[in-house]
Amino acid sequence: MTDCKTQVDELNRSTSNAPFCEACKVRSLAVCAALDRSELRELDSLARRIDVPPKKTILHEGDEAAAVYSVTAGVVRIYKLLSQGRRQVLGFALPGDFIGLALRNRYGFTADAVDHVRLCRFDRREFEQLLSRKPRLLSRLHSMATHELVIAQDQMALLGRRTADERVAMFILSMRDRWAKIAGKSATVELPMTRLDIADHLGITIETVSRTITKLARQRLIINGPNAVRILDEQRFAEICR
Amino acid sequence: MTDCKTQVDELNRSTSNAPFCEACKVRSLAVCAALDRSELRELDSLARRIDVPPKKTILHEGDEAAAVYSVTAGVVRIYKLLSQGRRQVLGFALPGDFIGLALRNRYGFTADAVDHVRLCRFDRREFEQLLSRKPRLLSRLHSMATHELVIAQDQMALLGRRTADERVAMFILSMRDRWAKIAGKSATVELPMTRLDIADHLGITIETVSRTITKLARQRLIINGPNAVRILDEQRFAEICR
DNA sequence: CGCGGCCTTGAGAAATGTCAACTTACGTGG
DNA sequence: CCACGTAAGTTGACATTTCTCAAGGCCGCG
Repeated sequence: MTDCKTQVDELNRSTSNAPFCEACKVRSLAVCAALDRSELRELDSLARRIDVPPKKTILHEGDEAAAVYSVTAGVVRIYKLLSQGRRQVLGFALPGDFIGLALRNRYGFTADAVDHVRLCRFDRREFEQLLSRKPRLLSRLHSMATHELVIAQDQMALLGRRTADERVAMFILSMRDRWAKIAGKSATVELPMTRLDIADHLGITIETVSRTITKLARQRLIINGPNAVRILDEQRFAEICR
Repeated sequence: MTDCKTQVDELNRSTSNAPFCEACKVRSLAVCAALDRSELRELDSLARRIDVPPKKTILHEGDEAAAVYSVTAGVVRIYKLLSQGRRQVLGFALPGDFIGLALRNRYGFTADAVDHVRLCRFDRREFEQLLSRKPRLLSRLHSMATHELVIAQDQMALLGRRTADERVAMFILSMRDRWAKIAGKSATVELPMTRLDIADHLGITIETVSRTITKLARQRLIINGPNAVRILDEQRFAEICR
């Protein structure tokens, strides 16, 4: 089984010591893709690179929204807490993803690191000023927001009307496709988040996630490995998702 | 099924001499709020007023996205169809709402009229051209997209982690608040959509919606009327929603 | 080696779904 | 203006999926 996480780390190793966006390996995926060299330099001067260890909180629901972030390595879990310990994981931010698209004055969700995460942090005020001076950056941000909205709509359909089997299969497939854009296509899908994270994302329980994955494995659709699954039967797998 | 497109075009002709944007009652709520008088005139020249009778389709999932719309009167239901007759209602567009924020080349959802609907239709190409010339319009559209995203995230939490009682109560409250912005605050909440629409929006069945509303009425939290409910106990009602 | 976190599995419970009957509201045509 | 037909809404009885609670297994780490 190939280790996607390692791959991503390698991609970013160059970034860790190179302060400039120009060397960033996820640039073409991130907000930054909209900018030319001089603009990139400008954005660069606003960015602060941050390392976040596993499980550490990046930002907290209800706090004043002082910064926005672009993920350059690792996986971030984004969630809302409800009464009685209920939690909804809205999604997972992967390298290239932007955190802070759906912004008001206060954060509407909590974000914390699943594994070791590397971020570019932007002061919100500064970022918004840059935004007002760079229409192409605004346009890029808008198209990212639009994309997020499309994904959110798919997720609503999943949460509202899909069976547990469909939910789990669709989640695995969507993670496969997202990793493919970052690190290339692979039948092995890294799942660095816990079963509880997945459950809270899919609106089911940890036990149901576990049983469903076991069931998919018994049907020889996947192999269940540590922090990953391998898709064996593309075809039948895709059928579950329609 | 009849050819909706033809019918809509006919209706459009018959209402082409509708009043200018300046007289529009929902202008301050809609995209148009970002524009000054001369810009408004420009937008006006792109807009075609359209009347849509109840149940008629405005746009269809999978079709080429040729136009975007601003709702000026009535209620639009926006949904995705899944296999086996399952449906997820993503939301209801009220006067002032924009249809086509989450846009790719093809529509990602179907939209049709709940009651009698009036729209401003914009050719997508023309609208996008205007957008590239009017940064404030883009900025306004982006903030509307951001707002949609926040709402979508709340809806995910609702669909993923809320009980049927909470879902129904939250829906009624959200409709109350949305109508308040359009027509002023009132304890009576108009619900022009059917129980099936509500059920498919909340990820439950029509029977569960019905039972839950009956239950809320028995508890004297609401009065259940035709196409509306009246909220009797703000306090206890709000408590269910936290 | 043993501890703790995470995952899996099983058995019974609960919420919601399904199916079916019945009521109500409403518009049409006699 | 009434009678009828249809669509929408309500209610009840029973089915099913998923949840809850509980026990045990696996694995990395001190």
